[in-house]
Formats: sequence, structure tokens, C-alpha cells
Amino acid sequence: MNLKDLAEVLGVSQTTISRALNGYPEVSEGTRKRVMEAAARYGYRPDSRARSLATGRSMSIGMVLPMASPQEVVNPIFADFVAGAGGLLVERGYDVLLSLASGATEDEAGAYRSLATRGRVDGVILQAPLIDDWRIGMLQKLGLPFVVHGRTSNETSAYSWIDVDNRRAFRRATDHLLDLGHRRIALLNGLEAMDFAFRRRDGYVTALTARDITPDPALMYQQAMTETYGFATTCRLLDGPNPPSAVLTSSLLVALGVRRALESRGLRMGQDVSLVTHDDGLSYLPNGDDAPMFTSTRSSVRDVGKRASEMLLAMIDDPTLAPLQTQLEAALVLGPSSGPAPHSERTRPC
Amino acid sequence: MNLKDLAEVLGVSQTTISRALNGYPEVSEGTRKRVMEAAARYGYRPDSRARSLATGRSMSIGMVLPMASPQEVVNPIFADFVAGAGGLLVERGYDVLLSLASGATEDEAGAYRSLATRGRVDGVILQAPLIDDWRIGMLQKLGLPFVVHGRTSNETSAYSWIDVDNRRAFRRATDHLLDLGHRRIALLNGLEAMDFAFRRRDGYVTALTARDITPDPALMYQQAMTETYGFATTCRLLDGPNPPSAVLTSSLLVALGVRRALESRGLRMGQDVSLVTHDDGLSYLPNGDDAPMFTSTRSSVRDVGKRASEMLLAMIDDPTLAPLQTQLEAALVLGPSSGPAPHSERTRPC
DNA sequence: GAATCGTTTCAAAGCGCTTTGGACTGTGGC
DNA sequence: GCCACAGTCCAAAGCGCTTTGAAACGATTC
Repeated sequence: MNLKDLAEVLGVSQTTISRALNGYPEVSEGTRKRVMEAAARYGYRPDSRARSLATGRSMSIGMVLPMASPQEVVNPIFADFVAGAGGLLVERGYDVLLSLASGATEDEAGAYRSLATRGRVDGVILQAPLIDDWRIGMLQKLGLPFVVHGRTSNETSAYSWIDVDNRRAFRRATDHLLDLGHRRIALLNGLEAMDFAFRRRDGYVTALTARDITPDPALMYQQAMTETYGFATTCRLLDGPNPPSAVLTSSLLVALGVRRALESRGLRMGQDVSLVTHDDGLSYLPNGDDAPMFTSTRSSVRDVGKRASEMLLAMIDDPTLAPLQTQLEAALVLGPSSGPAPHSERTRPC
Repeated sequence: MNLKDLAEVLGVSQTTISRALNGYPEVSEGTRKRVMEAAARYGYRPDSRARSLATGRSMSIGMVLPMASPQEVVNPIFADFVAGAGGLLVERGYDVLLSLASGATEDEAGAYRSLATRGRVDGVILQAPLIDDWRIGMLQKLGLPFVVHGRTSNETSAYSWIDVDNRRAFRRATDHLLDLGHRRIALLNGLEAMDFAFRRRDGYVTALTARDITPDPALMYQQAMTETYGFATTCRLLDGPNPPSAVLTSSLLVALGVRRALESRGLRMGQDVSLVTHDDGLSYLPNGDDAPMFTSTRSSVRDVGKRASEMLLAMIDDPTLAPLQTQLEAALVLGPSSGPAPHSERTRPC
């Protein structure tokens, strides 16, 4: 059942139906009611391709998901982010168009270009920006509204982004540990080509140097954020000559590994060794059931998704809008995993 | 730059350009070359909405992502599944249209109906089917090609699905533990409204009864699959009067929790208590770095995603195709987490 | 030289919607 | 009785593509 058929059945013009259904005032309430009832009865829904062609709006926002090679990690934040954006998107009638791209730069560039020039989406959200990210310049050239989830340090031009203050979060986390008397604090970071990881390290380093502690490269690690990374690295650290009394990790998954390393050698978390982690509030990875198990810098990815979609839709509604920037603060949530530094440190082999 | 402009520039008809670009034979090689060069030079890309309107093909496949309430868990499998499907989709020029829906049944139904009747997608993939799932009947009525990732036990009609043999996998896992002498085996399952969880329990129960062991309800749990669920449940079990000597879990995340519970009380995994888990091969949750850490029933979600997309595209190419069914076997991967049942069991408080 | 044929190209008719500009009512003011 | 004016409705022109049916053109055949 399409518009033409429905018009015939009702004996009115297509214009009238379109107007009635889209809430225009130039149609009497009686007609509107008749039209809406008929539409419901016959299950008529306007074809979105045709509508989109006519209006120039596609009613969907784009995201490019790089398919990592089998060894690489697929963005674990993705589903929660989209779910967070969902509320507003549903309300406004938007869908998410997911364009896959191989890891290759040119393929990913092609994916963005394709989204933009073929009119598939009204705007895009860019995930996981790197310290140097060509995608931002490219999207600017394409003239498509976009919001970056995160930021790019080496980008001087103005663009819209939403980001947690990762630097501050990790500075606070580090300060928290320093306040507790810790002096040797390990950092188990994510890959530092990612801008967020870079900023976190910066916050960590800043906090240390502010207290005249020289950051020890032997305490700083960067790797894809998995449980085994946390475990193995912590074991190595504890076996080393000068083990840390506290660990700071970029992901709850890594923190789980750190905790395992501690327990495996009978060290009490929060007493013998303290642990602070970043917590994205992922739904499948809760930080404890009611009370938190880890002290964490907490920032909900769902919430970021929600706000990012708000920003993007605002920009779509009004393309003349100046770039929007939203900086969020991560909460420092205290849990039992951090406590005063012990006076002496003793370790057993892993 | 659109088709009309390009035709003017080149001094040929729109028809010719369309044919040249889409590889039709009715165009001389010379013209084709000229057209393709011009298209590249001017960055012309056909508007996909217009093309889709003209061809009736939208070149995208749909998935509905229910946005769980803040407390619920967003499908953690999602990103890896899509990444798995990505290779073929990219190659064939398909995108994924993600329609969000609140948890409410009617909203989700609306989302599917909308995808189908508005012509937004050429087919859909259905995730996480329940034991009783109205969505299958609905998609059949809508007449849109679809593939279910998983199955629905209470559905008699024929439909296309791809699924791991969860029953067999858990039967084998249970048999493996039984062979090792374990008699009290706990099952930490996912929510059993989900069909996969239901089948897993069935496999587990079947294996037990085949050896004249009556399944003990006190050893069977179902819950959203998180680390704390594994931890807390295992602690409770170990504190109970008759603790299990082995645990079978539905997710690596849960297994991590079980392991923590064991370690927290000094029990050696694989010796004092054995552990077998299902492993979806999620990229951010590897089962060990090179050697597996857990004995597991392994089935790669990425692989399933790849095959599911193959099936769906085949059905889209040929709508007369009879429903396709693919059953995959999970590999039983041996790791250090399972070993012979100890003769006597001793536990300390958690 | 006319008829036939294959190759290459094109004009125009969709696809199903929105939206512009205009037409057609009935009302009230003068 | 005429004009202005809301209030309703409609025909038709897009949106940018694909695809049908036909035309133009040499080349080939008889």
C-alpha cells in the first residue's frame, strides 16, 4: 500500500494525505482523522527512501565500525554507546547506519566519504579518535555534521566533540593514590595512539611530577585492554626488583586481571596493593553489584552516547551552529580497592 | 555533482553513465573509460536513496538493538558479531542499519515493521531469540528475508537460523567433567528465557541423567552473565553444605568471577575445583593470550556473524530459496581449569 | 542497393514521496 | 453585488537514480 493507492481509496489527493500524516495545518481535522484511520487500517507507512529523496533528509546518523583483524579488538564500548544514544534517536525517528570498514585507512576514508556523498546519513559520530586523526579534517571537508566521541590532541581547527576530562580524571586518581602515601604507582594504560590513553598518561605524569616524583618508564604500560594484560603485567611488576604499591588501569577488564595477580600471590587489594581503574559503566561489566568493588574514575558511556546524539541532532537541525564542545567530569568513586600505602612491601613469586 | 550534471559535462546521456558505472555490457569500452575517469575526477557517487528508490534495493541489512534499561545488559556480543559479518557486507556493498528500540515489545515490533514496510533494509538478522519468540512469526508475515542468530525452541514453522549446538556443547562439557570423576557440577547459566541458555541447561541435565545423577536445583543458576554473578554464586555454593567440585558457566565473564571465588579461598582451579566455560571468542575477552586459561566450549561469534551474513545475502539474492539452517559445533578446548575430581573436598569460608 | 543485424546511444517513464503554486469553497465587510 | 480572505484541497513538478523501448549508425549479407 503506497501513497497513491491510499489516495485512491480515500478519494483525496496525495498531497492531502501527506499533509495530514505529517501534521501540517492546511488540512481539516475531520480529513486528518479519516486519513490517519485509513493509514492505520491499511498499515500504510511512507517509504523512507522516497521520503528521504524528496526531503533530502535520510533520518539516520552514521557510524563507521572498523572491523579489526581477527587478532585486534573490536570496540567494546560500541553497543553501550549506541544504546545510550538510542532514547533520543528513537524519539526523533532516527536510525543508526553502521558502515563497516576494514582496518585499512583508505577503506575507512571511503566509508566516510560514501556515507556523506551518497546521502545515506544526516550526520556521523566518530569513535575512538587517535592523537593524530585524519578523519576529522576529512569530515570537515565533506561538510557533514559530525561529533567526535573523544578528542584529537593534534588538531587545531574547531570541531564538535564530547569527551571525559581524561587528563583530570587520571590526575585525580593519581593524586588520590599519592595522598594515600603511594609513591610507586604503575599505569596500565590502553594503546597510547588513542587520544584518551595519551591524555590519561599525561594526567598521571602531571600528578607525579607535581609532587617531585619522576615517572618511571618501567611502571608505564600500554596495550589492548584485556584481563590477561592486567594479570601478566602485574605479575611481572610484582616479581621485579622494585614493585609498585598501587596500580592505575584504564579499564575494568584490566583491573580484573590486576586483582587476580594480587590474589594469586596472597596480596590483599586495597591493603598490600591499591588499585584504581577507569570505569566506563559498561552494562555487561558492572563495577560490583551494589557497592563498587574498585575505586574508579567513573564516566558512563551510555550517558556520553546520549549527549553525543543530542549534540549531533542539534547540529543537524541547525547547520549554522558553531561547533559544540562538551567536557564531562569523571566521578572519583571510592571503593575498597584503594587504601593507605603499606610501610614495607613483601611479595611472593607469582 | 549528480548524474544530470555529469551527463552534461560529458555530453552523453544519463543512461549511458548509469550503464557504464554499473558494468552493463551495452556500452563501449571507450565510453566506459571516459565515464569512469570523469566520475572519479568530479567525485561523483550515485545518491543511494535515489538509486535505492529506483532499484527497490536498499543495500543494507537491518538489526534491531533493544536498548536495555540502565540496569539491564546491552548485548555484549553485538560488536563482534557485526565485525564478523563485515567482510562480506563490505565486499557486497551492504551496510548495517541499526534500529534502536526500547525494551517494550510493541516498540520492538514497531521497529521491525518499520524496517520492513518502509523499505529501509533488504533483510534482517535477529539476535538473542527467546524460547518463545513472537518476532519470528512476525518477520515471516512481513515477508522480509531474515536469519536468526540462535533458534527458538517453541517455533514449529521453518525459518532460517544459524546456531551453535548449545545442547551438545554443554552435554560434552558436562561429560568431560563427569569423565574426570566429578559428580557435583554447578551450572551458572545465563537467563533461561534466552533460548541458548535453555538449551545449555538441557544438555547439562541430559548428561547428568544419562549417568543416573539427579540434577540438583541447588546447583543450577540463571542470571545476567557478569563477573560478580560468578563470584557471588560460587562463594555461596562453596559455603553451602555440599559444595560442587566443578562449575560450568555460560560466559567467560562469569568464569572470571568463579575463578576469583576459588582463588579468594585458596582453592586451586583445575585441581580443587574444575571449571569449564563457554567462550564466544569475543575480541576483548580472550581466553588467555596464547594458551587457553579455561577449558571451554568455544565458538567464535565473529565466525557466526560471517556465516549469518552469507546466509542472509543468499536469501536476498534469491527470495525463492527455502529456509536455510546452519548448525555449528562448538569445539571443546582443553585448558588447565579442568582436572580430575579431588577425593575429599575441604573449603574455608569466603 | 535494399534488407538485416548487432552495437551503441538516448529520451522518457517510472520509483514513492514532499512541496509549490494555484484553484475552489464559503464567509464577512463594504 | 463585489472583493478580500481564510480555510481546504489538488495537480504537477521535483528529488536523482534505473531501466524500458526505440532510434541512430555502421557493418554485413543477399
